[in-house]
Amino acid sequence: MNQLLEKRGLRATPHRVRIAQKVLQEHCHFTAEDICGWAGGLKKRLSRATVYNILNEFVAVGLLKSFYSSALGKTIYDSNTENHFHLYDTDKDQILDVDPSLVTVNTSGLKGYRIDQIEILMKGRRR
Amino acid sequence: MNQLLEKRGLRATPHRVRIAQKVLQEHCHFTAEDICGWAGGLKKRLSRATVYNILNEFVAVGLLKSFYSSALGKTIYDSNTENHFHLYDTDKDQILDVDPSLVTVNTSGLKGYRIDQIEILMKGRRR
DNA sequence: GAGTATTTTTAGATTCAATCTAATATTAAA
DNA sequence: TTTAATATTAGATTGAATCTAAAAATACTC
Repeated sequence: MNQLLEKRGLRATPHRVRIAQKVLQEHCHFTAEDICGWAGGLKKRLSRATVYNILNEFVAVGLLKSFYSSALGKTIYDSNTENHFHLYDTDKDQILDVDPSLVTVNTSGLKGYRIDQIEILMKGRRR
Repeated sequence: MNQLLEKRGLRATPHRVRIAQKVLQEHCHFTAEDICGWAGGLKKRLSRATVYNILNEFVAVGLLKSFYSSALGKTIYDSNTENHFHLYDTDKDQILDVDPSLVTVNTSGLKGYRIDQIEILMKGRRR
């Protein structure tokens, strides 16, 4: 975990390591408040500013992605940094990752523009 | 304009008519603050609460759509209520409508889910 | 019409996520 | 050490959006 951080140019401070362990071990979606509210097994709670600082650093160096969820009204951090799309399960009120291989998008009709990025949010539910 | 509102069950009050004229005549993107800041040729300026009330009523009855733009950090109201996608022109810092016929999406790989809605935001620029 | 009920509009307060500030603490470098 | 650079912090601030409770406008009944 320390090398992971340092490889990206971030000093492996206790706070950063702690959050990284919580958040980078497996793919998950979470909010900044989730981390603020999480004691993390330490005596002192992380300050809100620290949480936002660290999460946004992680985003800047590519350890996290973030996006704003209209449904939830806040920024969601996503430890899946691979290219993928999102499916909001309206039944479970939960955001799921969708492998891009399951969805094909063809933008070749869009002449005159160079598309750099495509964000797709689907809404649906189990059938 | 009055019938348009009443057909949707909204009384054609002067404020609603005024905003409808500003906003529903042709396809456009705008924020609530755009409307608040707009005098509208009237003596008294619209209160912020009224603007939000009316815009959200318009959304509720299908006269407008709205979506949150992460790039701009606020809710965008869209008088194009047809199914369409969005292209954020990173050069011009502007959101453009994309006719859905220009983009094909195939979600048939997503087995086990019924997709009710697809939102696509592309980022790009003129080539 | 007058009187009453309902709907709209309002200014200002409030909320809430997120950022900023400026001081303190920690770590690194000389 | 001493000094310089980086992290962390509590609390203030911002800004979009909503809420509140009162005033204004409109519709409805007799």
